[in-house]
Amino acid sequence: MGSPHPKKHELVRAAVRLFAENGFDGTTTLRIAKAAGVTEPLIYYHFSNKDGLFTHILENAFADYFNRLDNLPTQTPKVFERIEAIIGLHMDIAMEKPEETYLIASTCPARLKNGAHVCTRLLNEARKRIVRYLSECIKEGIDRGEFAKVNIPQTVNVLVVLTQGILRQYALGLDQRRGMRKAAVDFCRRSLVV
Amino acid sequence: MGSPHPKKHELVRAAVRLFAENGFDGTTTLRIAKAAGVTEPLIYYHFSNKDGLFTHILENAFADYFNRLDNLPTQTPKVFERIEAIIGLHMDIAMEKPEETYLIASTCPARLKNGAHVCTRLLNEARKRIVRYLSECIKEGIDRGEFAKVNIPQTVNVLVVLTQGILRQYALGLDQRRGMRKAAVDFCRRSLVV
Amino acid sequence: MGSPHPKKHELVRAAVRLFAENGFDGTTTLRIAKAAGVTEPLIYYHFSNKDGLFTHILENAFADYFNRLDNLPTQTPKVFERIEAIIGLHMDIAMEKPEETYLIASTCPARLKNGAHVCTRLLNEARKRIVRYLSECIKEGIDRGEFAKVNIPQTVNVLVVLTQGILRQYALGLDQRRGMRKAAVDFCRRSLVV
Amino acid sequence: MGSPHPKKHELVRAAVRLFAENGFDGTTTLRIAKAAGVTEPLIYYHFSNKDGLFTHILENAFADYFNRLDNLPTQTPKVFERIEAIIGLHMDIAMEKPEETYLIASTCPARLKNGAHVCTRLLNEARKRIVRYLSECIKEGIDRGEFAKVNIPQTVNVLVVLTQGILRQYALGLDQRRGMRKAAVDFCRRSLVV
DNA sequence: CATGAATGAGCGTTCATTCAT
DNA sequence: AATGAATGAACGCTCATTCAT
Repeated sequence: MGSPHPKKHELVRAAVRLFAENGFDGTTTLRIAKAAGVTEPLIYYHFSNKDGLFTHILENAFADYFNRLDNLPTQTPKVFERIEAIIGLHMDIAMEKPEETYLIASTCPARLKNGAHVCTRLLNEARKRIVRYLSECIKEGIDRGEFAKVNIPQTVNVLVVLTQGILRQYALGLDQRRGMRKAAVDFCRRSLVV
Repeated sequence: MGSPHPKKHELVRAAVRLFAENGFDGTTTLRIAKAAGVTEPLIYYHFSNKDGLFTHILENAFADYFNRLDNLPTQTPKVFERIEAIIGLHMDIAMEKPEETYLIASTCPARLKNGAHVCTRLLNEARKRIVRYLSECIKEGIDRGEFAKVNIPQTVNVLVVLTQGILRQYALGLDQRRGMRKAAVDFCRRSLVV
Repeated sequence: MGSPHPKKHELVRAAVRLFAENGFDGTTTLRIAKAAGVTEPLIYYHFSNKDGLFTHILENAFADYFNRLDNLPTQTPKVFERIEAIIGLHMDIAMEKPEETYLIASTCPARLKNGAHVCTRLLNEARKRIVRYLSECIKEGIDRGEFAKVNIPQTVNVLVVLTQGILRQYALGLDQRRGMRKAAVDFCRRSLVV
Repeated sequence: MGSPHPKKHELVRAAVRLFAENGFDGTTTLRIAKAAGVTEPLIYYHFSNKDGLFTHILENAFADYFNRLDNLPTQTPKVFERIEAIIGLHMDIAMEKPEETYLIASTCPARLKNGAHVCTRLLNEARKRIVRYLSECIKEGIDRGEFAKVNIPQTVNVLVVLTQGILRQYALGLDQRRGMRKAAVDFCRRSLVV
């Protein structure tokens, strides 16, 4: 029993790696095909075009991401555990799917001015879910007296920057990642928990 | 008396804008020339090639950045003021030179796997200076009893992520920036200051 | 009992229409297959290749044309009736098989420099038969004293141009066709009949 | 003193010949460039694209054609001389510019279903002028008592078919052209002049 | 009889770059 | 300082065709 479309799968694997390493415009369809051990036209047999292949990859990566975001805990003894969870989630993803994460971190920024682009659409969707989750967490933490009485939207904003910054840092491998999880969690705990 | 090379300046201005909007690979020399009101060969008269023009722009932008980083205060009544200063510096840059900042945020990530690239070199240099500055701040803050006794390198790491994340957020215009400065500063103060 | 090769027939029907509308080079095998509701390889099952399909269509169309040409009347009270007959034959064909006629009128001209091409071969064959028929008509018309004493080969030449020009005009739908038949017949009658 | 754009001119010359011989779709830009002794990109330097080159050629050819049509005599002792003139004009063009004429005869038919195409536009324009000229001729011929009392629009129609058929015949070199002029003129004279 | 998967060859087009002027 | 003309290399993509099933 093999995978149903072995060559298609090879194409996607090669494309993820090359797009991540060289960006969308910096990756040619010929290089993708060669790296996958197939010929160029096969890309167009399985996908509408180069953009279609890119979109396919991105949507697959985000589908998993969205799924995980939706399954974050909403009932925990301590509210801060949920903050820990969402920070940890981002680190997990960066370690489990380094290439997809790198791909998003490296190719999407250049597309954000194009509001209709997949990158923009998916990143906005992700941000919306993160903001919703964090807002509820912080509100509940304050209500319960577990968190300091901070300005909710602004603090959420800072946490989003931190969360996504960590993802980028991990993906781009910008520096030592050892202890990053604990450091981030501690930093936030000291800032939030009374 | 006007600028010495008016057309060269036009070229750089056009290139900054176009590189920022469409990325390096997404910007053609022809479009740059047209936007600058000159012809393509002039690019090669003033710069070695397309890469040289890009490098010129990046180095100019970073020269100013480095200069500001080097002039951050090292003596302040409260150490936390220095943390405020470096956070503020990044926001100031993003507002004063939005196109250069956007350019860096959007085109550099796709080049970071190439260790020899200007982007990589300059970003690493910037990070080194930020890390050095923050390390000394936090060390002094702890020594003076102003900051909690945190793990220095790890906390610096978190602060770098936060600082650069804010820069990106501002540049890419990802969301409302109102109150961001205060929110970030407050978040850090609560986490650091005892 | 239905047709023996229903899908083959569908292929031919689709090909006739598409070749007529878009020319040979402007029609892809994929579009033919899709229009016929089958897949591309079936074309190669039923025909040697794209050229073979085209040739098949052309030969079929011409077989009917040749047949009609061979059955033109050779004994009529008035010789001019035969001229009327051949003019009428061309108009009938253009109306009965508009797509085949259009196909020939639109795709063959671009192939006539290639003496070995089916188009050239079939068109030459048709012209030969028309010339033979008309030559005999005019000769007999003159002998009988029904026609003016015109130069036979040259007059035949003019009639061929007229006959085929009418076919083209009808097929390409270049203008109003109402009254064309009568006009052409009258024009010729006045010119030929004493 | 040479031509202002020698290589551009070579491109056009090569394109006229190749388009005429192989049709638009059957001619590749590479073959045009090679036949002109230049490289492919030069086509795109001088013209917008392959279509632009084709259009340029067609418009040039028709400009001359229109010019000649507009300069046909409108005052002649005998009206039939004007019929002779327009028949002769078409034969002259076919002999002076055989390649342009062949090009039009071979590539345009396949485009006539596309009402917006240059071919359609120019051919319709030409036909309009021919119809206008012939209509006036025949009307005047009848009024003067020089021509038989024929139905004007229908007779014009037949003459258009004949005129353009002759052009095609000449261009495509379909048969012996010797005596064609005299034959056509005689045929028409007998049919029209009382 | 019919298809899904795959390919070699080639196409129209663009790009960064050069060179004579 | 600046340009018009030109090119080598490559790119995204399509096409007719094949082959195992």
